[in-house]
Amino acid sequence: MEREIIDRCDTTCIHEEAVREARKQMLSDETAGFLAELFRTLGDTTRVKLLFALMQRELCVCDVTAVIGMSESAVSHQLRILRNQRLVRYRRQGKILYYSLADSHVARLFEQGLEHVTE
Amino acid sequence: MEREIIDRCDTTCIHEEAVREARKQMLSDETAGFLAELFRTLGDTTRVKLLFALMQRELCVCDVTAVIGMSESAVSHQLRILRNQRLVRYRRQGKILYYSLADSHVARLFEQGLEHVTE
DNA sequence: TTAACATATGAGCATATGTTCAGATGTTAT
DNA sequence: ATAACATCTGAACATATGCTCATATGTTAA
Repeated sequence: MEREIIDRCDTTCIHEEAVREARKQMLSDETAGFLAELFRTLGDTTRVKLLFALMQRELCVCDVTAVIGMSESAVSHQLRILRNQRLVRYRRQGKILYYSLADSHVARLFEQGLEHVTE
Repeated sequence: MEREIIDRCDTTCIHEEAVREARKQMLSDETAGFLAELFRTLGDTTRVKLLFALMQRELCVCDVTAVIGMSESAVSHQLRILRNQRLVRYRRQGKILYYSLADSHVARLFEQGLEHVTE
């Protein structure tokens, strides 16, 4: 087990204790993957704008295309991605779908992100 | 100006008022871009693990390769990306570089992200 | 049921991204 | 100065991603 750690390091393992600790506390592949997937979803200018618009009010797809100035198809594709990540939800009223944020996490993530970016 | 908004919508603009408001409050292209870039940087399993390891303690590059089980070259490339985004910093001690988190934003972003992912 | 509208979806294409490989750079010890 | 080590970097390649275009789906009104 410790050998395994050392074997992985092809040169010299400088701080075995730190490495052992870090490995013990490390996120599972699955969790790290989900987290990365979430951030990757937020990592696109179109989706950032889209989410930001929805942060203030609900909008139908047509509205969104007007707000962010993209084709309806592009917006629809992006909305699907956001839906899959459970970042947005929608309600239907007739043939119109109204999208809104699914929870408050996005707002908090944006806050933190903006703090980092603008400092 | 209002015409511009309406022109962009090739079908029917359903909620002109909402669209106008949303456009007024919208992030600038630049800010949205920076924000997206930040999240994109967090949107990779390797980098998530790397940052998570550094969240608890500083590590040298060799340690990191051992912790996350990737080649030294891959780790080095990723560290550069994180450096460029000012997410990590390093101090040199002899030939060894010790990396650590640049600020506390990552930790908060991870918190929020994990909450979303695990709920 | 048919036409019109709002939205969704699949395929295709161009670009972006992550890893590997080979070699470069910078630091310390000899 | 030279060798050894820790880390970095550029090029190359395979995969992932975002947009567009054409078409499909679902809803309402006629």
